[in-house]
Amino acid sequence: MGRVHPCCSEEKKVRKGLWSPEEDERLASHIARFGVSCWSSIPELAGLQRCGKSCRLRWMNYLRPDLKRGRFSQHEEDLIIALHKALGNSWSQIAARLPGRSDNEIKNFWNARLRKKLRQKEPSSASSTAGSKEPAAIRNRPNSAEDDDRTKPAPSVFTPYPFVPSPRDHVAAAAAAGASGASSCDDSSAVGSFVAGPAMATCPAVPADAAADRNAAAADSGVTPTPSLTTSTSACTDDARGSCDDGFLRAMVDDPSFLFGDFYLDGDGGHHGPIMSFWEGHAFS
DNA sequence: AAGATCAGCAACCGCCTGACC
DNA sequence: TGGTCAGGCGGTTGCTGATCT
Repeated sequence: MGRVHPCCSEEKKVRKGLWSPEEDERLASHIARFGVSCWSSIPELAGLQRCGKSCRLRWMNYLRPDLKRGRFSQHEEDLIIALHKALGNSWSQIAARLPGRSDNEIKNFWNARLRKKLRQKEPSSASSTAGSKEPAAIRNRPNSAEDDDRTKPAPSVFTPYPFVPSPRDHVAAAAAAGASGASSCDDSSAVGSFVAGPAMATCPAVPADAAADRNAAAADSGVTPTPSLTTSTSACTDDARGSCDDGFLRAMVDDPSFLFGDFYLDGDGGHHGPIMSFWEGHAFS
């Protein structure tokens, strides 16, 4: 309890605070070349004066090549609200269902914007002027996501990020499906193997055109292309996007067991793609 | 122009869990 | 079977830049 990690102890001189570009470069190139086998050994191997936890955090939240960064789209925002309603503060589980977003990013987004937003929508304050009560500092902000999310398209570059269940997801999924899943060892290796691509084998179905884009992008970066799976259990079309999302989100919130499955936003930052459970994904791989 | 305020974000901290011995 | 270790997670803090007064 509260044990200090050996790698973070005072005895070893470890740097703290913001990462320098050089440190980023060292870490990224090391992981690109060797992957991740053991975080605690990475600082030494990469020539960094950081603790393993810090390296992991930096990689997961910032350096990972599949992070899309940039503003959250309206659909992502809706999804986060729905998922939070169903899952609570399980940021990692929410992040697992939002490709290209880290749990930290989602957590920050929630704490900074959505919680406030939802509070404003509550009956007491919803009485009319929640918006007008907002400080001018917020109202006038030109880059207010409130405006941008609806007008700006989400980042067009989107590298596929397969849903790699966390150990806790495995437990939950196994409990729900009565199946034996991959061990947690697979998870740790998945982080490192992401660069090389094998984890893609568990990637669920994606729309054919999106898959083609992703594969092209993957080919550019030398990553093994995602297997093209076109099976879809969603009847959603671009035309029916709005109503489809409504029903989709409602179903998701109404039926928490639904969340043991998986779903994706497509690469255009738009609507969700097909739904396919992690286990189905395994069946296809 | 300068200080105050605020939002966004990166990173740290403490704790929990599973694997290993 | 219990202890130790490492990975992972959620909560929180502190810094930075933008905006307002």
